[in-house]
Amino acid sequence: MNFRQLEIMISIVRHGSFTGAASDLYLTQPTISAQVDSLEKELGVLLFDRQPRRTVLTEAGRLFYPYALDIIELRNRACERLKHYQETVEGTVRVAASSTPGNYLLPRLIGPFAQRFPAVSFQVATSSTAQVVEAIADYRAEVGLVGSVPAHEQFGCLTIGRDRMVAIAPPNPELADSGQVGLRQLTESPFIIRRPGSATRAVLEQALAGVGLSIGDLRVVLETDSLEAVKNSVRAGLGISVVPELSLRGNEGVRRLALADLEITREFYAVFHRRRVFSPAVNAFLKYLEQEVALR
Amino acid sequence: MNFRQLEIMISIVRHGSFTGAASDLYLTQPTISAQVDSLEKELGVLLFDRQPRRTVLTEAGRLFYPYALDIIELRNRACERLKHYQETVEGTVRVAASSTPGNYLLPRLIGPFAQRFPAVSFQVATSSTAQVVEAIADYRAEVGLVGSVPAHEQFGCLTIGRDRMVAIAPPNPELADSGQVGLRQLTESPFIIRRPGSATRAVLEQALAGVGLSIGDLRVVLETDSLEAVKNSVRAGLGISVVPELSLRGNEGVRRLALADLEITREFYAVFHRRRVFSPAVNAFLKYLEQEVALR
DNA sequence: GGAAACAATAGAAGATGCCTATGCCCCGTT
DNA sequence: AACGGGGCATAGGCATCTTCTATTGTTTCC
Repeated sequence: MNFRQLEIMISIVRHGSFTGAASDLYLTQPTISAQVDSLEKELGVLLFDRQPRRTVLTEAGRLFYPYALDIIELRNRACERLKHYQETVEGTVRVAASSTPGNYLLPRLIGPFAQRFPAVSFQVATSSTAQVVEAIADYRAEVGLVGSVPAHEQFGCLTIGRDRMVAIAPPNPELADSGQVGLRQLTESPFIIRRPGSATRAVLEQALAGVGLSIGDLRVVLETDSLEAVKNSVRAGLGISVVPELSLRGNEGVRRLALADLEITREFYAVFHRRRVFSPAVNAFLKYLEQEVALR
Repeated sequence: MNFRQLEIMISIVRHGSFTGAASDLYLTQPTISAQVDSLEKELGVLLFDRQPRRTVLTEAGRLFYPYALDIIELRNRACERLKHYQETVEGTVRVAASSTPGNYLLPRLIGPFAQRFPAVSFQVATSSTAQVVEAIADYRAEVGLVGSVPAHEQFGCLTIGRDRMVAIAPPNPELADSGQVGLRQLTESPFIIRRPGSATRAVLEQALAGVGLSIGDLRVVLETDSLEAVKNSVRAGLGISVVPELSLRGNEGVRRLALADLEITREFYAVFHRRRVFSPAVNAFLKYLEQEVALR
């Protein structure tokens, strides 16, 4: 049994003759005969009663006919569904992001994209960089936003943003009143810091190591998960901190100071499975990132 | 797209690999690759994501997969339905019969058949011989029971019964008291007759013509559609009549008399479309008629 | 570095689909 | 009664498709 045979059967029923079906389907009458024969032989029943002057369904044919209609209908719907799928950019893009790019970078990226593709929605899961990479590897997300390039060759990678770390201090100039923060203030002022595991903290540690310092040299008064909590604590006068400039939209009620002896910049990357087959929505988003966001 | 490709797709999903599907379907792995390739090319989307160590559906594949399942399921059900159809003798046999065979012969025929094939039911339409033949020709009935052989070559024909016409008279021997009815009583006694169009009447007319008589020579006191009415009228003493012996099950409250100068016998026939394709139920009934009922 | 697992590719043999040409049958016409 | 036309079946040939074997390429695991 094949689809062509079912189409032939349907056309015969509609036209009432083999000859009519042949011209309808741009086939010859012997082809129709052969296909019907073959189908009847396979099914073990006669489907058509070849009377002179008219060809009608047998009882078995009447039994089989609705199945033929349904099967062809289903096939056509399946094709339509796939055609629609590849022609329309819609659906969900699952993004796994570490906290800084997820919270501060992604929202700005989604805006212009969403305007062009309003039918695409995003699901964002914020987690550590390692978990982001794992989510990409395990197909739990299509796009990952992280602050470091994953080592593995299987991942594609786009640089989608650059950020500088800045020092922030409480609004009253009790601490760090010079418009910049030097290494001295950094080690002597009360310091608020993210907890280990965050990329922000890792970057800071790395930069400190570059000038011969470590976290142990800081006067840490608060260690917290949340970057927002860091900023709020600084605003409340608890101490100073070093945060991604990206996370400071307005003045946030803190004084923003340059880091005098330390230039800490980092890049953010969109990572994705290099060989994975993506939906049109994901492809559109990656293309957007590559063509209109990516640096270099 | 063909059924084989859908089966291959389903098997790949179930086994998680091309190789697994190949051994499952008794094909080789290159065949699987080629078929998947061909299907993907036709649909214009990739259905499988060939990752090392695992082959999984793409989003498009997940969209298409339920259709594939449904189509295969539907095809299997269609085959099952036809297999069941041809293996089981059940359903309806539509019989068109003229009145005598329909009323008196058919019930005896159906009995033994129904015992063997309890799932077969009968729909009987009683009408004139001409209408019976028309019903067979127009596929409104599969089997016709008539008292004369239809001329056309397209009809098959089985002799399924033989009948003699007998005279009947009222129980009181006022009329026809001799145990037989001669031509004299036939023309002189009050006579009850079926209306024109019935085969019983046609046979009678033909027999009378054979001895140089016609209906006009009879003293007709009642002309009726119904053979039962004829018999009831005779029982009531209205007159005598000539009826098929077949229609007299018991004594019916009338005296059954031989026809002295007239031997009227006739045969009943089952007719059917010679080239029509019948259901197993009809085939079984025709076979039964041919092998266990038919004369000669 | 090598073996194992899995998919892709190449080339050949067989099956299938479709064609043209022709035959058969029934029916209506002359 | 012979003829012609409509409709399906049959026969033979060609192109395509399907499937095979053999091999290559890639990734992963030991």
